[in-house]
Amino acid sequence: MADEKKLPTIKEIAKKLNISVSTVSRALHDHPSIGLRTKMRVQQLAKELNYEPNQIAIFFKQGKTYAIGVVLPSLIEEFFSKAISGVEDIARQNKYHVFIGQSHDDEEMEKEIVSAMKDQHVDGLIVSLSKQTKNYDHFLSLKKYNIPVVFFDRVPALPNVNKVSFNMINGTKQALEFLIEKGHRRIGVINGPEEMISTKERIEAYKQVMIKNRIKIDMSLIETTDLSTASTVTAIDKLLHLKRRPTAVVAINDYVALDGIRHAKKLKLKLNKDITFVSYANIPITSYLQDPPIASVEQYPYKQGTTAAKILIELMNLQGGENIFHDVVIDGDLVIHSHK
Amino acid sequence: MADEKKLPTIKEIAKKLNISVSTVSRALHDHPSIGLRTKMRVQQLAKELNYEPNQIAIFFKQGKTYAIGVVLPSLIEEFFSKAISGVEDIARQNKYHVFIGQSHDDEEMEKEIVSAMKDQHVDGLIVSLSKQTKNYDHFLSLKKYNIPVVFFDRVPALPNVNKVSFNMINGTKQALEFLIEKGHRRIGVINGPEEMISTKERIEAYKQVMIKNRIKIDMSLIETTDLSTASTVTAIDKLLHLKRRPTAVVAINDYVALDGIRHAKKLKLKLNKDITFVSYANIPITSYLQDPPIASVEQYPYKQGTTAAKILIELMNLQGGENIFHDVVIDGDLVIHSHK
DNA sequence: CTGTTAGCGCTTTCAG
DNA sequence: CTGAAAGCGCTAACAG
Repeated sequence: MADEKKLPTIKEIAKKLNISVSTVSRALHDHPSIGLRTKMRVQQLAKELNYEPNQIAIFFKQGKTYAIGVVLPSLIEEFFSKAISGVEDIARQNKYHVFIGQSHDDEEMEKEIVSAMKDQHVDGLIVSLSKQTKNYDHFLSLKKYNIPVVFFDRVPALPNVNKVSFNMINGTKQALEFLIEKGHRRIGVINGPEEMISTKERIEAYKQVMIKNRIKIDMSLIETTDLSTASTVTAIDKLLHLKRRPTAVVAINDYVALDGIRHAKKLKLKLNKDITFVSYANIPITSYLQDPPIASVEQYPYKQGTTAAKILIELMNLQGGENIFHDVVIDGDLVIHSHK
Repeated sequence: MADEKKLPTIKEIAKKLNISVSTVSRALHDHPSIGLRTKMRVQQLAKELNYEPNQIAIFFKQGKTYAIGVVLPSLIEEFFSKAISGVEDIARQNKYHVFIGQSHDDEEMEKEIVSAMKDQHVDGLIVSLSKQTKNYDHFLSLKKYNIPVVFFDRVPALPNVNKVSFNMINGTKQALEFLIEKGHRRIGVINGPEEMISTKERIEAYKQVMIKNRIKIDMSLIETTDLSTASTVTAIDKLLHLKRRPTAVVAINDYVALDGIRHAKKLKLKLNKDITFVSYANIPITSYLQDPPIASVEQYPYKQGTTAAKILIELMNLQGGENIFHDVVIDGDLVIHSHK
């Protein structure tokens, strides 16, 4: 079928009405200097022809796409999909569209995505770093293109970047205080990869709380995992085989906690008696779990998303010369699931 | 800082080298008819200046964006995020980028997203319908713009559309046969909203299997849920209070099954003894669950994604006149989690 | 092998 | 109030 008609353009409207394209353009935009009569005629005909402006042409002309890119490790983690919803909501309110790219925690992928987004001329970028990323050049070089970047959650260890980060220290302190209040004195930690800032922050918080509560700091209680089950099992196994076993463990996230819990059970430890788990929230269906952690630190992903988006939009609305960097910190809160 | 320099264009390269823009353009594209010497000079200078083609200009010029849009109900469901990974992988192989939009099962949102994507001039669309969507005009009208659409999983009840759908009948039959083989005779179904094709298909499968196994069909064993916990509880409660209670239930998805399981336990029924659950897979962490369904129908989201993407890419490569519609059906398989 | 030129659709000065 | 024309960056048909 000959449905291959070209889309109508202002040029055609102009021709049909025997007026100039500029008049049409202005009429379509309700420009004040256009006579009511012509304006009506134009808008009328535009409607009849189903005219719709060619956005690409407009982007091209204006050098702006009204699109923002979001780069993050994985959509499958609830934390990130909630964060995206936050970004989307703010974006929509401001007439921006959202591009999403998953790095799958691979630095190369991340570079590719950023480059693709730059090619698509997104007006700005919101990023949560891949676990692997050591080098930030692909982000820093965006300055050249006047594409502002706001990081969230997994932010780079750099000054002079815009970021929304989660205050691990605060949440971790709450978690530890909660455990101490329940009488725990030997508290283990399953921490994340060393590159992540949050890993250091947890240690920092740990030390502070222990000192405050006059508990001797024992670094052998702190293990790390690369987040894989195997690595987590190794870590928890070490902890549980210490001469003086911890009675509680703070795990870097729910999945890690679950792996830890499972392994503890395998070792015939009684949950919430021999060993108690607390973690950082990122699991959707805790309520259906057999042995969930008894408490977790809520990290407010939606809020992180909206906050990052608001900052980005502010930046995009700037001329682009300012050298002020936003550094927002979101506090966590301990959510207690069970008082067993 | 005066970092506000404009990006280099072929025009500048041309001027600096005292050659024409077309030569530059051709040299940059390794056009055969350009002298090696000039080609080198151009490419050399381009590198020095950090020249990068303005994609937007190219899109504009070529009327093609190399972007495909994906519209789906929610990213948070693992089913969809896996499907997206499938789409992304195929897209990347074919040099396409992926736009994602979440309808949150709202028809209005869906319309907005589609319209936004059309404005962004995506070259094609992959869609899984919102639960609410009754009217498909916003998709059908895309034909005018030569934007092909491929639906997957939640596909419209229309002829002449491209779709990748899941064969509910097949998977459901397997699930029912599995239960019958285990000796169940009264098998309940918690089905989905009536608008969804899959709902009808489950009933169809149910009837077929019952007839084949000479079991009397009892429609009171079939309840529906809108997928909310409340609605599911109502449904399962009805089933479990039937005069002759079912000994097994097939639930439309894992979440529904979990709600059902919980309610059954509340009613003091012994799981896998008084009542057995089977469902359709969509939960990430079944292995940590206390009482998972004993089997679920795998729906191969990744494969649905790749399949839809492949079809779309084929369609986009066509001139656009063909009236052949792709209708691929993916078969499910029952995955048995436990033999209790 | 290379240059000239038109043009994609739109906005926006600058002139009437 | 309206029109003419330039130009965004790039490609490609046409002409040498």
